[in-house]
Formats: sequence, structure tokens, C-alpha cells
Amino acid sequence: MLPITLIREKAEFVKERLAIKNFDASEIIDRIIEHDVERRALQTRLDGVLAESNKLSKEIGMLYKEGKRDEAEIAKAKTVGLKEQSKLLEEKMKEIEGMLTDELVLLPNIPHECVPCGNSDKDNKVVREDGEKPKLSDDALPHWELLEKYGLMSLEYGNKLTGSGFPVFYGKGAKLQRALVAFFLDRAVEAGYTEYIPPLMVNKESAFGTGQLPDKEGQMYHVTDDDLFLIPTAEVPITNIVRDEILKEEDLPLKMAGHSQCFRREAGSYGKDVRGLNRVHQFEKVEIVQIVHPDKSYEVLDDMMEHVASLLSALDLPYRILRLCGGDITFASALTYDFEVFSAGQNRWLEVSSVSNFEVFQSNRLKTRFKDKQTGKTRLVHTLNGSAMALPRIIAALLENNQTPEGIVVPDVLRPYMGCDIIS
RNA sequence: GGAGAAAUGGCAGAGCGGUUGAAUGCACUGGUCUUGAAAACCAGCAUACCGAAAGGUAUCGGGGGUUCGAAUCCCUCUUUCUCCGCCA
Repeated sequence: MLPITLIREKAEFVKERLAIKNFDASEIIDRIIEHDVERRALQTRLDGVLAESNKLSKEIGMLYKEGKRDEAEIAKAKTVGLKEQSKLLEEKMKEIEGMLTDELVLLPNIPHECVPCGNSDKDNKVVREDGEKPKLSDDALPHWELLEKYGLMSLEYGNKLTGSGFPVFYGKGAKLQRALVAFFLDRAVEAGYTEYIPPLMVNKESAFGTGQLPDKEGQMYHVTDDDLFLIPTAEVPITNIVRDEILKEEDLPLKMAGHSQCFRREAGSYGKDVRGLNRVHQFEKVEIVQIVHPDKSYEVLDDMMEHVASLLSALDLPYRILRLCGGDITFASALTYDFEVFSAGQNRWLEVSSVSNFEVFQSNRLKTRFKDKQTGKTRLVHTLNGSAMALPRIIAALLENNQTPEGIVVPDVLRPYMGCDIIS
């Protein structure tokens, strides 16, 4: 949610920037400004009425103390009209405030100035490509066949237990999953992140805070009896830890990491693109989150990118980094870099991480501020997060790229966690 | 699940119908003193909104109500603690 002050002061600028996201905001912004003006006028009137009635009440108190009952009764009579007025104004106020938030919530975050124009993933800009693509023999297999061949995972079990898109890992497959999670978490902790184990369900307020509600309700599993949502990413509970908090400037940056199961409904496409582990309803991910001083957030974004890049290098996976264009960047993000690994068995790039700076878009919803030491005022923090990393596609790429006639070669860094060099 | 108690500023903790946005202590910030520090003393120290400012309004777990007036009374929800039951 963009701060109302920004829209009030720089309406045209906001409209122009949102056009990069192919979002025509002119009508909404005009309405917001109208309602904002109306709201402020209303508040001035309301405050005046309340001030008068407060004054009267005090006078009545004094009169009673002095024993002037008759005068007190007269004053009491005067408050009746004021009360009616304030009730009316308060109702109007609530109504207009409701409309304002409903409108504000419709606006996406304004993209950073380096975000390229574009409509689809074709317009994303490759900013780095690193690592060597393996040369596989002609009989190389895609990961879904490798998973079956080596007895690592079953979609059929998941299908029986739950439904499609719920993979069941077992044996070395389960171990590989555990190894990757441990490896990613250890790296995050080494990089200064504090490890969290968050709840896997969140309430409405949390889902709203990070921007899943109201617009992306359909992508989350909803536990209706308790009105809770299964998290689509650990970003949601972890970032919400600082909801409604005023942090000390010296406490920034807050670096938090967490592993969780992630649940995504993602109704939609079928076929080759979603085969095997390419897209599933439940998967594991390690997420890194930072809550930072607004002047530092782009530095931190780079820092987080390098962290993710170092993980991929350590796993020896060829990857590329894309700066997402206006049409592909998410609603809440100001700047997003996607990481894709090359999956040789499918001969395609798979998205494994997404690192974003949300600037004040989330913190304005979350009401997460810090006290500026210089000015003594409260300011909104910037929030950032990134996957470090999502497991299924990493596993897909690892299996495909490291396949040999003898089995799947385990990357060096995972061997201590796996307790073996090869999956055969 | 049953019974009881509680929820106040960064923390501790008063207030239990009238000038209380809230005593007091601690913490914190600035100053005086000091060679420096400590101690002592003085001052400041919640958030949001409206307003050019002066100032005003709202907020004492959330929501609703009684009243001219609510931190204080009533209803309701939530959370925490104690006791009992059940259970990984």
C-alpha cells in the first residue's frame, strides 16, 4: 500500500511510474485524492464538534462541584445536539476511510527507476549468467524419470494421500531435501541471519500485511473453520513479526531467515511445464527477510542477491539473474531479481529464487516504523525478502545436471549432510 | 474442556466516574557539576490524524454500550497467568 502522503504530494509521478507496470492508475488516484480531501475536511469538522462537547463536559463537572445544579442541567441540554452531530460525522468518517483503504489497496507498488518496460517474461533483462551448462548425453533423463529410477519421490503416493501436486519424498530423496534445507539454513546463519521456525498458518491481518490479501486470496489455502491461511511462503509470518512495531534505529537491519513448507493453490495450467517438481502445491523453502533503514535498502538488495548467487555457485548450478520488467514484477515489489537455474534434462531455465525490495509498500501496511535518531520522528522501514532457496526446482536441476551412468553425483558441499557422494 | 484472576506508556507500577495522555520508579536523551567518569541535580521522553501555526481530536488488550463526561461502570471477544481434566 502506497502512503497517502506520497499520492497527495506526487500524484502525477505515481501515475507515470505505475504505467511502467502497465497499470492505469489515473482514475483511482483521482478518486483517492478526492476522498482524501473530503476525509480531512470531515475530520476538521468532527474534531471541532468533539472539542466543543469536551469543553462543555468539563464545565458541567465544574458546575456540579460548585453545586450549581440548574446551570449544569442547562449545559447538559446543549450537548444533545453536539452528540447527534458527532455521531453522524463519525459514521461518515468511517465510511470514507473504508473507501480510501479499499482504493489504496488497489494500487501496486511503484517500480524502481531501473525496472525495464515490458509486458511479459520476454522483456526481463538478464543481468548475469554464471556457471557452465553441463553437456549431457542424448539419453539424459528429465528429473521426474530420475526420481522414479532412483526411488526418491512419488507423486502417486501424494495423489492417493491428498491430491495432485503433493509430492512424497522418501529414502535418499527425503535425505536430499533435508540436506538442502540444512545447508541453506547454515549458510543463512553464517551470513548473519537469525533462524526462525514460523507458524504454517497465519491470520487475516498477517496475510494483509505482506500483501497476500485482499488481491491474492485465491492463491492461498484457507482454513475456513478458524479463518486461517496456509502460508504460501515463510515471508508472510516472518515479516509480520515486526507488524505494528516501532523499532530502534540501531536495531536495524533485522536479518531473519526461516525454513517452512509452502502451500500454493495455483489453479491452472497442466502439461510439460508443470511436470514433476516444476510446480507443486506443497514444497519446502528457506526464506531470507531483512527489515532495513530506507537509505540502505538497495545496498541490502545487492547483498541478498550475492547471498543467493553464492548458494548456487556452491551447488555448482549454472544460473542466470533476471531483472524483472514492469509487466512481470509482482504487485508489491519495487524491484525484483529472479534467479533461474539451467535444468539440462529439460533444457530449460527454472525459477528458483526471487529477491525483492518492497520499500515501504509492506511496511506501510504493517505499520512497521523506526525512530529516526536525527529528527526524532518515526519513519517507515523498508522490507526485503528472497528465497534462499526453493527446493523442488533445485532438486530437479541437481538431478538432471548431475546424472551419470553410475548415478547422481552429490555436490561437494552437500556430502557432509548427505553422508554419501553419489545417489545410485 | 471446566473454575478463577488479570490485561495501563520501553519496562515496573499507581489510578477504579470529572481539569488524567495518564502519578511514581527504572531505563533512555540533553544539560549543570567533574581533569574524565560515576553520583547528584535540572530538563525532555507514546502513537496517529487535522491544522501554516497556536492548538485540537483519538487511543489505557479489541469491539460495542451506559453517561453531559469512562483507564475507571456494563456487555462481548481475544490473550496471559493459576488450579482441575484431557493429550503429543
